[in-house]
Amino acid sequence: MTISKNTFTGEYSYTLDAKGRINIPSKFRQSLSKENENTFVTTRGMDKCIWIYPICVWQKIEDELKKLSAISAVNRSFTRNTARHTTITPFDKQGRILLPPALIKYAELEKDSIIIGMVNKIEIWNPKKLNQTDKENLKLDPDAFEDLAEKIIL
Amino acid sequence: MTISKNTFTGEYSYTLDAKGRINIPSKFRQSLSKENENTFVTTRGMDKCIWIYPICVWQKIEDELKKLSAISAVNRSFTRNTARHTTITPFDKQGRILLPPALIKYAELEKDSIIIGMVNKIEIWNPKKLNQTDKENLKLDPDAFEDLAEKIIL
DNA sequence: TAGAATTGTGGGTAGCTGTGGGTAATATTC
DNA sequence: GAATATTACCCACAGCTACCCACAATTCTA
Repeated sequence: MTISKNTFTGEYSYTLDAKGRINIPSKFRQSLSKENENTFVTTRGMDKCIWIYPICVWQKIEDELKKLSAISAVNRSFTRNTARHTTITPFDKQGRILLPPALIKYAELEKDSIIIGMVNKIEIWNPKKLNQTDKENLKLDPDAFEDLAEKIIL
Repeated sequence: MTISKNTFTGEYSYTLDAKGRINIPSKFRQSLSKENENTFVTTRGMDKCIWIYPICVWQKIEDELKKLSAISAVNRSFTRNTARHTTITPFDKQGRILLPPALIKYAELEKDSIIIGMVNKIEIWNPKKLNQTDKENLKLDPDAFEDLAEKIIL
């Protein structure tokens, strides 16, 4: 068994600089497989955060989107809102990616940011928004969590 | 018959050093199967302690998490809460792993620590917290223990 | 029982990582 | 086409981490 590539875990505190650049934790960069050529895909998260995918993972998602029938208005809306905010972003020699201003605005990022490994993707948060979301999530159905926990955690 | 791999039992007293490193008992390391590549996974315990898994155990959890669609808010929240406290940590030539500061803080670890083999995982405790938890657990429902007795024969 | 090997603990250091800033090339505006 | 803004790329550097070595204590072995 080799440790799986393109898989991210852990929580890190990083700073978004004046130019809109943010460092991707070295561990995450090392986890990237070579085929990704030092490049990530940034897009809107479904929560108030930015989602970052390795390109090869993103490509699979694109394939799924292609399969959705365009007859359904829901599908069209979902595809549009997913695709329109997506940008391909290589990282520089220091390991930073440049975040598009629209995404920074959407996630309301300020200087101090939290980066979370979400297994197949990475999230970037404003710590205040993350806190807020954590609290709101307490209201989600506890039974659903129980079911998941029983299925997944050993 | 040899005792099964990736199985841990016993209680040990070890020291967490100034750099946040702690030794994993040699017996536990020897019990690790080769596929784990000298690597453990650290995460938050459900009690005030740190849980350590062989990486192959975590990989099963990881695979399950990868199957969850991020369209569901419950799935997102569950994945986040599972992944954010989890770090993959190989051990050095001396057999020590580096504990993430956030976990040390969570478990309130100080210099002297207790390491407990919990069959499929390892726990690291601050001895004071362990004592406290032991006492609290005396109050647990005796009927629940009776139920357990029906499932597991000692 | 003496020697050898292993184990747990501490510490030093080279190289890497995260952060800020500069500059030249490119694009945009008037 | 000149002036200005934007972008891509480069360098600097402090702080940290991964890796190495040292050594005492313990366990193993012949």
